[in-house]
Amino acid sequence: MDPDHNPMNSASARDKARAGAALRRSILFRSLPPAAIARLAAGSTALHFPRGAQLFRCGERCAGLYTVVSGRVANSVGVTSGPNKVVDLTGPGGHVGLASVVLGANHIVTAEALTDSALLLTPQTTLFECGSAVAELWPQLAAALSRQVCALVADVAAFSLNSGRERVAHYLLAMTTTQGSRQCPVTLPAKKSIIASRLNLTPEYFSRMLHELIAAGTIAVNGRHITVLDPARLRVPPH
Amino acid sequence: MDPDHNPMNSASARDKARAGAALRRSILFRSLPPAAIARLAAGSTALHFPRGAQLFRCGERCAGLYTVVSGRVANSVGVTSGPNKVVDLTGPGGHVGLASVVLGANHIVTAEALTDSALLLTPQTTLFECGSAVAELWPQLAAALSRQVCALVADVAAFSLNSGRERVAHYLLAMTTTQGSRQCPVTLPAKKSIIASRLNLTPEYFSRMLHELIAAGTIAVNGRHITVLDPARLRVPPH
DNA sequence: GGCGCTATTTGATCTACGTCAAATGACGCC
DNA sequence: GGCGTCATTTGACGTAGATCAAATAGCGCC
Repeated sequence: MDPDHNPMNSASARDKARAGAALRRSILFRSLPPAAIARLAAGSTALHFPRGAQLFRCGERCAGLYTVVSGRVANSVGVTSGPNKVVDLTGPGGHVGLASVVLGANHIVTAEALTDSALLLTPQTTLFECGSAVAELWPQLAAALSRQVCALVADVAAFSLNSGRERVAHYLLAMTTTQGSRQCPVTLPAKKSIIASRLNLTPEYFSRMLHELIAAGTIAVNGRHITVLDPARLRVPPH
Repeated sequence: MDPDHNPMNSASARDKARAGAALRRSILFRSLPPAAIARLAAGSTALHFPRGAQLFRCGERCAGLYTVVSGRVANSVGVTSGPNKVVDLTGPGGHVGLASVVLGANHIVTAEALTDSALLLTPQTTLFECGSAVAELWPQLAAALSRQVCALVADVAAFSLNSGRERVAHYLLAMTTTQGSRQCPVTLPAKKSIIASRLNLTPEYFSRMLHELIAAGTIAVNGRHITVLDPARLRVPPH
């Protein structure tokens, strides 16, 4: 498989070092001691998925925890093939399949690479062994899951309490505060139809809301790049 | 405070025993060793809330983890006082505020007792100390949070993918499999307007859906008691 | 630069569900 | 047993957002 047959050959050692570096940059593991990272890296395998490939499908056995090294992954629910309703978008440093690994249960969402993506797959056994050895790991897992619960509750709240226009406005506002500095254009993390699904809107209606905001002079849109001209106006209800 | 001033008086010892028994019946702690339960019980305080009282409000500091001993608690999001959008209903053995204690963050929902309720409050420090001492605790916390994530994802999926009628049907179906044996009437865990909110419907529309199912001969309703006459028909789409 | 593909937009129309208002029923309390 | 309060139902009507269909715009590729 590897041209160099030495088990401690430089290529695989380099791979593990790379894996460790990626894990050290991930949300879940960044605060762990180096020894724990090395142990996780040793048990993980690097994977690459081309754009459009599915990491796994809803109902399948969970192979482990995925850490996004580069690229972008969409988690969606609903019927087979092609993102149906996008629940979550994960970028570099994020994780996919956490709840399923912890429970050792089958996947509850389908994950698809939106762009060519490099990932690390850490099997449950590696994760759990590391959890027994390193006191900090389980609290980190619990914290990450808690954040996910908060995010989902916020989503449910938004879907039931806010109008489509409000959800779009809030999403853009959240993007300007996370991504990039003030007044420079932010970039949507995926094509508009994916964002629309994430916000529980049809592409058509999302487009209309965007153009309504453009007409009001609140934002400017150039393809996937959006400039927020008047953050204050985004915060208030329709009118 | 207590008529008997002996610190190891029988009344408080009895209280702690009662607390331990309640914790042993809870989802989160039932599999823990007795010593861990005793330690948690020792650090917990029993609380009683009358019907309608709020345990806490969205945004407030998190006092700890609540375990429902008896009664029923609704978690809701949205504006102040009076359940706005009910996210979750918790009964005996369930827990409230888990994600917030784990993160040490403010509450993201408002919790209200729907009936007179007995609860145990376990402060974060007690929980974390027990977590350091008992290896099984953190995995249990993570598992409970993972289940919550799964439930919320299922909710989001239902809200975006299913019609109101389907959500009602699915809810009734889920109740018959959890609660009680086949063909005997199941009881709604709260008044209909609360269930409606839980399902993202107005009370009016929920009522209409119920009566549509009655008209189709699929269910029979007597106040809060519902008999599923034809489970097969509940599973299929409107027609 | 033209071609074929997919993404986005625009317009017209439809409908599931919400809103408002009033009637009815259920239940505890004097 | 009557009465006040609150929960549920019923009816009439309004609308946010979906759907369908067709036009347009990007964009990679030969």
